[in-house]
Amino acid sequence: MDKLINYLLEFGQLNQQQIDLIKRKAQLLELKKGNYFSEAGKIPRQVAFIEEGIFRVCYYNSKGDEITKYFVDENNFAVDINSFNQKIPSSEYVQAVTDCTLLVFSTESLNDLSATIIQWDGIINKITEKALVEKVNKLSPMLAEDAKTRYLSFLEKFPNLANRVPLSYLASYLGITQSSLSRVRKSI
Amino acid sequence: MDKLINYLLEFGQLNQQQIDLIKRKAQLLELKKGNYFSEAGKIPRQVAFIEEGIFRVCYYNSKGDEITKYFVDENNFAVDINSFNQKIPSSEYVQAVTDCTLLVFSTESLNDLSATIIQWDGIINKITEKALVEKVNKLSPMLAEDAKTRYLSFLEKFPNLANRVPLSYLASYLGITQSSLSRVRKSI
DNA sequence: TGCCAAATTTGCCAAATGGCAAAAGTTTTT
DNA sequence: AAAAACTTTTGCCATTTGGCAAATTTGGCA
Repeated sequence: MDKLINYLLEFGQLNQQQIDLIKRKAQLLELKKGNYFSEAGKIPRQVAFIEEGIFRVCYYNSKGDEITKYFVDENNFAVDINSFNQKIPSSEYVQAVTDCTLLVFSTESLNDLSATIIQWDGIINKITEKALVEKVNKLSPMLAEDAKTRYLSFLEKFPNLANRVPLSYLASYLGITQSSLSRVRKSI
Repeated sequence: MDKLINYLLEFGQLNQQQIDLIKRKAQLLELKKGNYFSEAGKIPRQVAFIEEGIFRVCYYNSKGDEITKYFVDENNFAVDINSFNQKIPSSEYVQAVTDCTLLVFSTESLNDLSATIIQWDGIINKITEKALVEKVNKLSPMLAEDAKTRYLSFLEKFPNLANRVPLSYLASYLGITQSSLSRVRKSI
C-alpha cells in the first residue's frame, strides 16, 4: 500500500497512527480487463485508488456513440465524483481497460477517515481539485488541434498509455474516428 | 450582494453574523470590457464573483493562437484556481468580455473568512469542485462533435452568451475558425 | 452625421476527416 | 492447432473544415 500512502503524503502530513488506520480501511481488489468498477444507472459506493492498471470513464452520447471521457492510470483515484458525492445514479461507466489492482474505499470507510483524521478532507479536496484541473487542462487544448496533433499531444501527456489502450477507446477520447487514428499512427 | 450570498447559501448554511462578515470582506469592482482581471505571468491575488457580465479565460498556444479556455458568466466565481492556490504565476489571462460588476475577495480576506467561518472551506470546495466538473462535462462531448453541433450545443449550454461574445472568442472556445463559425451560423 | 477601425461574412481552393466495407492482423477459446 | 471473435488497417469517395484575402457590415468616436 506504499503507493497509496506516498501519494497521500504529497498532499498533506499524516502520522503513523493515521497511516495505519488508512491502511486498515483500504481493501485490495483485483479487477479484470473489461470489467466495470461502476456503471451508469447505479449510485457509486466506492472509490478506487489504482495501484496497477488503467481505467477509463465513458458514456454514450445522443447518437449512441461510446465516448471515452478520460483515462485514469496508476497512482490515481478513480470515481464518478459527481454521482458519488451527491449520491445520485451515475451517467457514466468506470471500466478496467487492463487488469487492475485496486485499493478500494467504501463510503463508510471514507466517512470514518474524514471523522477521524483531521487533515483528511483537506487532502482529498486537494487531490480532487488537482485531478479536475488536469482534466480541463488536457481537454481544452485538444479542441483546437487536428487529429495528428491530438495524438502527438496524447503521447506526450500519457507517454505510457498509448500502447496499453485499444485503438477504439483512444479514438473516442481524442474525438476522431478509429480509421483516422489508424492513419495518423501510420503517418508518424 | 444578495446574488453572492444566495449563491453561497446553495452550498452550505450561514448565519447572519457570518453573512455580514462576508459582505464586509467583499469589495465592489467595475471592470470595463476588454480589461484584464488577471494576467499571464502574474500571481493572481484576488478572486472575483461576477454579479454582472461575462469573463473569459484564455491563453496562447504554441502556434501563437489565442485560445479561449472557457467563459464565466453571472453568478459564478472566476479565478485561475491553480495559480491562485499554489501562488505561482499564471499562464492564463482572465478578461472581461463585457462590462462587468464584480465582488472581489483578496487572498487575505479569504484567509480571514476561512479562519473565522467554520463552514467556509467546505463551501468553497463544493463550489470549486462543481465548477470544475461542469467544465469537464462541457468540454468532453465537444471533442466528438463537428462544428455545427458544437455551436448548437453551445447555444443550449450557454443560452444567453452567444450574442454577447465576439465571434473570435467563441470560435476559439469551440475550436473552429472564425470563418467556419460564421458559415455555421448562417446555415442555421 | 460621417469617418475610421474593428468585426464578420464570403469566395475560392486545398487539405483533413468521416463513413462504410473489406482485408489483414491479433487474441482468445476450444 | 484450428476456429472464432475481435481489433486494426486500408481503399474509395463524399463532406467538412481550414487558410487566405477581399468585401461587407457594424460599432465607436470625433
